[in-house]
Amino acid sequence: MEKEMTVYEDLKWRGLIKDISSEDLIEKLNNGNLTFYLGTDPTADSLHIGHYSTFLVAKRLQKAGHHPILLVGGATGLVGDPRGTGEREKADAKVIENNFTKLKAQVERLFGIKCVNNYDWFKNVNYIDFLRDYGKYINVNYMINKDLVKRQLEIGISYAEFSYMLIQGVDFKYLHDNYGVTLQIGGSDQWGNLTTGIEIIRKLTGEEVYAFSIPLATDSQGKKMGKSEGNAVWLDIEKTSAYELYQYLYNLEDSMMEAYLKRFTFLSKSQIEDIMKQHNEAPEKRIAQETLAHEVIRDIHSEEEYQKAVEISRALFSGDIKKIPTKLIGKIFSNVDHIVVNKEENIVDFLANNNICSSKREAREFLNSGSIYINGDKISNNELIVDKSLALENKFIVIRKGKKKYYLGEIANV
RNA sequence: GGGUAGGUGCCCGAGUGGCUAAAGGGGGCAGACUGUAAAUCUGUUGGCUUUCGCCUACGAUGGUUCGAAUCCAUCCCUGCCCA
Repeated sequence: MEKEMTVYEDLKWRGLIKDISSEDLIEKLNNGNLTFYLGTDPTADSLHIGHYSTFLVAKRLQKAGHHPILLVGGATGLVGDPRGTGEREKADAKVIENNFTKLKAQVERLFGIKCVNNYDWFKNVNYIDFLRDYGKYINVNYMINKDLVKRQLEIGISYAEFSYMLIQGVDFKYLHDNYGVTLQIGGSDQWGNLTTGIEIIRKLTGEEVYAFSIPLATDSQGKKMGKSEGNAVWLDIEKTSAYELYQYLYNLEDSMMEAYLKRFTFLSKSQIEDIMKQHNEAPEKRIAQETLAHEVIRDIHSEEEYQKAVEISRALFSGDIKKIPTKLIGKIFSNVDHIVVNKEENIVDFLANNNICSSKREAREFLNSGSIYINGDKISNNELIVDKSLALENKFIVIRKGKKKYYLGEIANV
């Protein structure tokens, strides 16, 4: 029997704690019953895989008897947080509102976490009152010395973005007063914002509240993870299908597997050690990737979606499209882009017109380099005519671009 | 307000009248190799065109010129310094 780890030890072991505001917090984490929050800005209508591990931390704490609240920054999203790489575009209020609605639904479904919007308490705040009640208590020198601000000072930062951390600090105060929140967690890039909240509460009420930051999930190069073929990997199945998510996870590099299993799954220490042992004996079997994909897809979507993704992957990578029963094709490719084939068209035009390639020039380039497949056969003939004669059982044309990108052409009944 | 340095393709950045669709790097995409991995190597990276060529593009708008990313004017934006 392995010795049971405390909540804190478990988080630490999983590599989910970077900075901690006070040693006192460790004891409180282990004892449970804290109300805490984490925040995200509604810059998109879904969370992506980069957010996922942070939200899982909330879930882990919830399992340990704490009470999570998600703050979606309807107000802060309108302002924009400094990234250290330049001023953000001004966000559209309508978009922000729509994003909020979708995020709320997603988080409630996925994590069962209560969701609040800081716009609700900021929309009626008077500017002068804001400066008197909060601005007075925070020194500019303190704000300037925050890492993100410091970095962006060199390239220019607007007053709005500079004020962001103050708004976020006030959020903490509001949630502290109204919901009894005493802990905020967030990505390590948010550390400056987390501590500002602590500072504001300490100055205004004399009470001590806490924060800890979670290291951002990265690949072995230290780059933020979460991009696949240039697109973010979303948690919304409409935006990233279970198959795509499976492929993303399945293709992650070996060297990060242990870290990812710790971070993205609820598997225990001994289970993970066991998987890694098997994995390292035969890395080409990708046992760790398979486990990761299974755990994550089951948690985000469902066991059925996971099974479906495996089935599709098997069919596609066993090579021969023609061997897949036609009646399965429609199902397997239900999540890829569909193309209606209702006329005869030259292959180059076909690829460009259906956005498979961004231009005819690119279409020719791909044909010449052998990256276009139709029904599993490599196409190198620029003159090929695409029409229903290519279709499997007069119904489907499966187009593949590159190694993994598929499109399904359906013959229209004319 | 004054002075000064800038704003170049997805990003960084070179380019000071024709040889510039614009060096170099990063990123992206594709190919080879492999385990559908990582690393590496190769190709490609504004659009149309098989080629010739044409169109669009160096903050914005005008202007000078046979010809402008490059010169001039006005405006917008940013850094730094002074007040």
